[in-house]
Amino acid sequence: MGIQERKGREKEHRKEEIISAAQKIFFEKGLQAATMDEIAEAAELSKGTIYLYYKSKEDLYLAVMIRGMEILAEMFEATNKAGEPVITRISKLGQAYQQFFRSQTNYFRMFRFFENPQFHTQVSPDMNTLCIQSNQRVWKAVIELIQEGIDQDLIKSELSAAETAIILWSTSTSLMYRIDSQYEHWKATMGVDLEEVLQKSNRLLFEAMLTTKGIEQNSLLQPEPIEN
Amino acid sequence: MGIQERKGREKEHRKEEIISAAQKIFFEKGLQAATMDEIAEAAELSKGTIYLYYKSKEDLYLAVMIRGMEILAEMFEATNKAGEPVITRISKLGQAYQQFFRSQTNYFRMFRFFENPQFHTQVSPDMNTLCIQSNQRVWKAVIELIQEGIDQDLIKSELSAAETAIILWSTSTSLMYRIDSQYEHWKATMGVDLEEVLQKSNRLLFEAMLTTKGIEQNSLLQPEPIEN
DNA sequence: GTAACAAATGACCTGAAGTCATCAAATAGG
DNA sequence: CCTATTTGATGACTTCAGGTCATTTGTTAC
Repeated sequence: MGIQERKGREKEHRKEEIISAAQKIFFEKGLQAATMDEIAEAAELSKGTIYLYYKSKEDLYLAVMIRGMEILAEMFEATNKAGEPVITRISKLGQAYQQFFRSQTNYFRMFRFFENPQFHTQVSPDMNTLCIQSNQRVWKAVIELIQEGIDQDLIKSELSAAETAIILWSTSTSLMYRIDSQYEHWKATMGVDLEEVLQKSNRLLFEAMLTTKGIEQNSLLQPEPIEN
Repeated sequence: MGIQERKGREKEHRKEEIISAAQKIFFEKGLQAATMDEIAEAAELSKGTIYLYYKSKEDLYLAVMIRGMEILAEMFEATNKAGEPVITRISKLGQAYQQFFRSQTNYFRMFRFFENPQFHTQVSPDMNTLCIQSNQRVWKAVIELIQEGIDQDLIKSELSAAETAIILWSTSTSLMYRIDSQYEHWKATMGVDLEEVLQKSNRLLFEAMLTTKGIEQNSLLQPEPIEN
């Protein structure tokens, strides 16, 4: 029954079109200010049709966010495939995350909502599962790489790979959020350049987590520090 | 004119009563799910009266959040007044923040909204100013203490006091958010105990930031590590 | 005792999320 | 090819919550 398959494809295609329209509006206005009527208009569909494909505004928001997570996952997986030394790949992963933050800021901002427990109560279980899967794909790339580093005695083993990953991720992410929303405020009131803080914090944590061997290899492979 | 003063006091008192009612509802339901009608009922006032005292739901939310910030600021300032060695006070400040997180979780959760740029667009400039002031009181306590540490050669001076404070704060805060919202998830899917991660991350960062002299004093003053 | 002012009220307005009876199009069957 | 049935799309409508304002109630001043 080729018709069933075609219909399935068309349905997927329609869903993607709706996501694209929603993305445009959400990027422009954010979750709150965006309206389903606007999204429907951007998708050139009626509001009722949107609700045929997505259960709620929040579900649709997450569908857009998942796109962002997939992009990030692909960036991370790409750095892992490059066949370079572990220490270089770790460093490049960090750079990739920063690059994501800068080139895909709109997606990056959406991640914040996924971390808000209040938000999750408004989302369908199905969409939640999809998000978690997508999220795990990102974490998997990070944790596996760090595990390699531990196995090769480049990263200290006092913390597990997952623990190390969480600390690195959390620190970077929260500083990026801050850069995104408060850069000017910190510059003006405290004279602090949050961009520098991010670089310094990365270096500090990186060095605190590397073994002697790791530090050695790092300095060999990266005579020019990243931050300049 | 004693009447003017009494009226002023009564107005302030009324405002506090409204905040208390709002707090109850916001704590129970969160920003989104709480309604102004509920808050009005809890305050035993009509909805119109609430709007006489606060411009919007978001303003009222921030008014409650400021209470939380004042509590935290007082906790921080109290540790600074104790007349103990700097290194002890730094350690106690970290403990105070964790204690705030655990005993005032509802307030802690509200802080998240203050960091959301989307949220700020819905808030009156006046309330925003109040928040920033309150927020700065907290930062002031942290930064001044770290500056003392730098001056006494206990904390490395490669980072400024403000920079050090931001890194410590951001890392702790983001891990606490994660504990609050995803503790079970990490335990179940990765076998990671986020509580331990927080302790380990604090120790790691602390040690990365202390000078040799600082580490020495720390081990002298705190033979029993905090985390056990 | 009453005029002027301030505080409080709740019916009302507005806008947006979400629904559903109705309509249109595609498919299947004769 | 034409009709019956199922699937997809629609937008007027319902509901609900934030915010407003004409009116009422209470307080102060003279």
